[in-house]
Amino acid sequence: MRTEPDGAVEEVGNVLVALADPTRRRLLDLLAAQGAVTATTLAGRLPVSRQAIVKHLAVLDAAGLVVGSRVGREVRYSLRPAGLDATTRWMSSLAADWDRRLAAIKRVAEAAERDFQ
Amino acid sequence: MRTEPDGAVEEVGNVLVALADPTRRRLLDLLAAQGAVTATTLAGRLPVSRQAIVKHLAVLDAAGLVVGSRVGREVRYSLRPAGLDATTRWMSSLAADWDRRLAAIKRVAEAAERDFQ
DNA sequence: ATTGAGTGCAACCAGATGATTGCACGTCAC
DNA sequence: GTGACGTGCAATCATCTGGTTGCACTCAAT
Repeated sequence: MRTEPDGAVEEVGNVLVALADPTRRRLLDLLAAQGAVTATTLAGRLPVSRQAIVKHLAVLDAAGLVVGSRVGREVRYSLRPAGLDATTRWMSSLAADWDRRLAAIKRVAEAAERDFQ
Repeated sequence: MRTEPDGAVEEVGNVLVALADPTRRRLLDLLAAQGAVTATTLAGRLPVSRQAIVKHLAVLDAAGLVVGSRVGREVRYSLRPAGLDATTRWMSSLAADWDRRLAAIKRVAEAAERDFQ
């Protein structure tokens, strides 16, 4: 059974990779707090170079978590809340699935114990 | 404001790192499907060596997503559904937070536009 | 027109990571 | 006890990744 559109698996993978790095999570926090900000500004708030920030933003962009829009000579980045949706849903259904299976296994185990006695 | 117990941030980080790798996700799928399975068995289902599987299982274990229990000479691994809880909650509240902030920004923008005209 | 700020590109580097192989150590079965 | 199977440990390897620096380019402002 497939409930997600094609490519959703890859999309989720990209988001998980993006969120796996602590610097990128801090970056997202900063963007959540400050709105539309430039890479140079962000570099001022974190102990890494602007270029490192730019690379991280590229990863976040590839994951659909962030967009940059040009304003004159600068590029302002902001969050794309919808980018989290598919992954949040994936994780929730994963948890539900595990619980379901664990319950099934428990039932089987209890049934086996009953037969055994 | 802190709503999670201490160490929750690190815990979430571990889970995200664990889930970021596609082979580890496949491993979790196999465990969900087959229940308590040995590393050697899992190596038979995936195109990687047993040692690679063992390392992946170690990462999943460190993230609290999996436990192994010794049965004679073999070690059977199974899912730990609770390992997902904190991270699922983290992600949901992150999404909620983003939506909240985006709504606030939108309100400010509309107010500014009103003042402008 | 020149200056300065912000961006984009490329090369480079060290350490992490995913994966392999080889071998030694328990443990079950015959 | 001997052999076979499963595990654990260690060394090794190629690649990925997070980070740096240097330089060229664009655009705004004086």
